[in-house]
Amino acid sequence: MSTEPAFPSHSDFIREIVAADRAAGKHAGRVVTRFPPEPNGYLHIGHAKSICLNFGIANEQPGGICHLRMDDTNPTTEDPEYVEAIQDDVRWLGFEWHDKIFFASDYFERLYEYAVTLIRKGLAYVDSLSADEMRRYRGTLTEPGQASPSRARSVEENLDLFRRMRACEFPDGTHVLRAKIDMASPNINLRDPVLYRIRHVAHYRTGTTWCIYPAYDFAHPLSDAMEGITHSICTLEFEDHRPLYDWVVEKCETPQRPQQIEFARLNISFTVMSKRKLLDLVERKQVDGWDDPRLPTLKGLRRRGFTSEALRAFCDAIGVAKREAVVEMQLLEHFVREDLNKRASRVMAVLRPLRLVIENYPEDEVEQLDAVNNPEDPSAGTRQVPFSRTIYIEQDDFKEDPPKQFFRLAMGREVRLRYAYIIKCVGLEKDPITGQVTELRCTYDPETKSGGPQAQRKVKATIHWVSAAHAVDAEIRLYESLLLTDPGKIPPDQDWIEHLNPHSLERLSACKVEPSLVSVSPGTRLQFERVGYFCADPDSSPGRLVFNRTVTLKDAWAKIEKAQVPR
RNA sequence: UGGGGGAUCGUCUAGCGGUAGGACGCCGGCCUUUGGAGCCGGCUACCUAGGUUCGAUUCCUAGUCCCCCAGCCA
Repeated sequence: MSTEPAFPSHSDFIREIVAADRAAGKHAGRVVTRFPPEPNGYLHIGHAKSICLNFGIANEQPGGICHLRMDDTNPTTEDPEYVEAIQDDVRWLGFEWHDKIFFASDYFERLYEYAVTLIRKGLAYVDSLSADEMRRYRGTLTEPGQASPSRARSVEENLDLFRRMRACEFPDGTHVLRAKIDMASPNINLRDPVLYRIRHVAHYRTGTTWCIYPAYDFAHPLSDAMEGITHSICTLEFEDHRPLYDWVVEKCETPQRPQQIEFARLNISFTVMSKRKLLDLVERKQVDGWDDPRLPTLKGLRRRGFTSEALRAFCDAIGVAKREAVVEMQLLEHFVREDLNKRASRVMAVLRPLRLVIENYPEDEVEQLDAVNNPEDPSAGTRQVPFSRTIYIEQDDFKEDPPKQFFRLAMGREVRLRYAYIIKCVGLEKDPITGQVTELRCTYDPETKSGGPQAQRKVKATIHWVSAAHAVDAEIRLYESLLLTDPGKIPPDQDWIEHLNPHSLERLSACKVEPSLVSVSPGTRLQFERVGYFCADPDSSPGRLVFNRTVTLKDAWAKIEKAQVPR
């Protein structure tokens, strides 16, 4: 599906800069952006914001293009598994990089040459301080740093040492290449930042060709420049690095000078977005893997049933600015509901079944009733749903002692069975030990059949149901927020894992769904009427259906009920 | 206490000297064979104090608060 993403509904400060640059003829009027993930983890919804921004801007500009670049300069954490997953996710989101996929690791040779150039100009030197010593020499936020003894090395010596670093003559940590800028700079990033470090580790793409690897601050601006990136968009924490970014491209005299622009990263309430924390969850087995539907990873959201359209609409709605923000999860949920309301077929499913026998309905009769697939989309057609004497309804739809404003079934009360008849509750059976209601006895009014003479009779509620004899068993997984606390409010001295929501996953294994779902394929998104939106999970097999709840429907009764029982 | 950023409804976000708009949320109502969807109405905001100006959320000054930076991570 190649849905070309729609233009954003609003502009933002970055788009204004881009438009102004274009109008001024800067960069020869070209617009080239890039999305530069490091393949050391899976993409999450925070990345989606960046993807929508970078690809979005490129798509809006005539001739604009957005590169996909793997920022793979650190062999210790990167893996081709992630490269694959990243490409898959960007495509799924609906964006196309055409042939513009790049790898920072492809630039290693050229980056090395740039480093040599810097050394020749006396702007970089090999330092032999240990990491520990280097930290001490760096000074603090309020005190200037001190020059390393290596800072005085001659160009020739630096050239020789750097060549030997490349030749793998030295063990890890013995030398680094540093930019020679200003050890007294109030901006710590300018106190002779490390450009290259020694790592005797095989890189997933370059193998053992290299034992020295360029640092982000060196590789990134040059990669941008070499690719002809015009606008290098990144998050706020790199603001301090901008002078260094500019220094690198200036001193390396690249033919093209990209402009770095920073924006605030996305945060969402009650979930985590940092790679470290996501990895933590996966490794500590708090979740089922990177595609656990509780995770805000693109893989997780997809498995949960989110559509890429909903995600894009969300990214458009949250805007782009420089102020730190935490977006409420409800906004995300709003956009999935909005999208799924239009496209998801309605079906009936009972999550917590309660047996109901219609006493005056013939024992062996089965009727096929017409049901609308999607009231929002007439072209979705209708289907038939079997009805019989014994059905299951939702436990929540009956109350022995109905509170005020409870419109559903109770002793002596009537409700409509969706697409079927109006029934009246005339009796019930209980478990003698627990006192739990185990079965409802009802009567039905044959005149009230959907489309029948008394079909228009008003009752206070319509409930969903599934014929007991025809129902298909299913497991349904309900999800709630991953965290009980907003991540920003967790005291740093506490293990944030302690704040995980113990009810983030609830598995219901005795669910009953209508027979039309018997061979539903994984990934199918449905609305279970009156309950929520669900997505068939890949764990489903012909004999065992599994559904994930994407999001609940808005539930007016739940709100009333909550207000009635103030705790 | 160095440097870099940021402060507008509960939450995001617009506003670019002319008197605060949108979305989510929330609260009412209508409608409804999903207490869904839809429709209608309402709610709440310019960090503070001075100044400039006929007029300041926008400009100036002084504060306050929040975030980021002392990886050979990105």
